[in-house]
Amino acid sequence: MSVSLKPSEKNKDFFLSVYEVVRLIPKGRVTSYGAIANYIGAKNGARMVGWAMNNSHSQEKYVPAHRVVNRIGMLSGKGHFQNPTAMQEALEEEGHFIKKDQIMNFEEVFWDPSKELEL
DNA sequence: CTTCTGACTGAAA
DNA sequence: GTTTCAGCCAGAA
Repeated sequence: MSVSLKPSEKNKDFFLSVYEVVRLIPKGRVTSYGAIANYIGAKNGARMVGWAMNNSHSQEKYVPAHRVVNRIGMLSGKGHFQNPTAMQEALEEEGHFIKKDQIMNFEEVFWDPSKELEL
């Protein structure tokens, strides 16, 4: 295990918030790192969301990271899954159609927590 | 301490 | 229209 570092206590809340929002993503919907970051308050912390996803493996509870993609709907994080195809298969199983690591009709399935999920 | 990298994004060329 | 650059925060070497 190379990456065995956990988030600092200070950022722990940020990480947990990310996981919480990700779990709230309805089935058949997806969101972007920036949308989550914006909802939490770190609108410029999209990369931190990605970092949180990397730590999601350390979480006891499962985090549907496959529902989180970049702003264009590309499976940028597929390489971090158990298998490079796990993310695509998981999405297809939820009714999505992926083409070349990119979600078709992404705008239709996009789920913005700051809009769909009220404060 | 300095430097680089990254599951990103927005703007500029 | 595509491609490149810079900004952003946190962690690793």
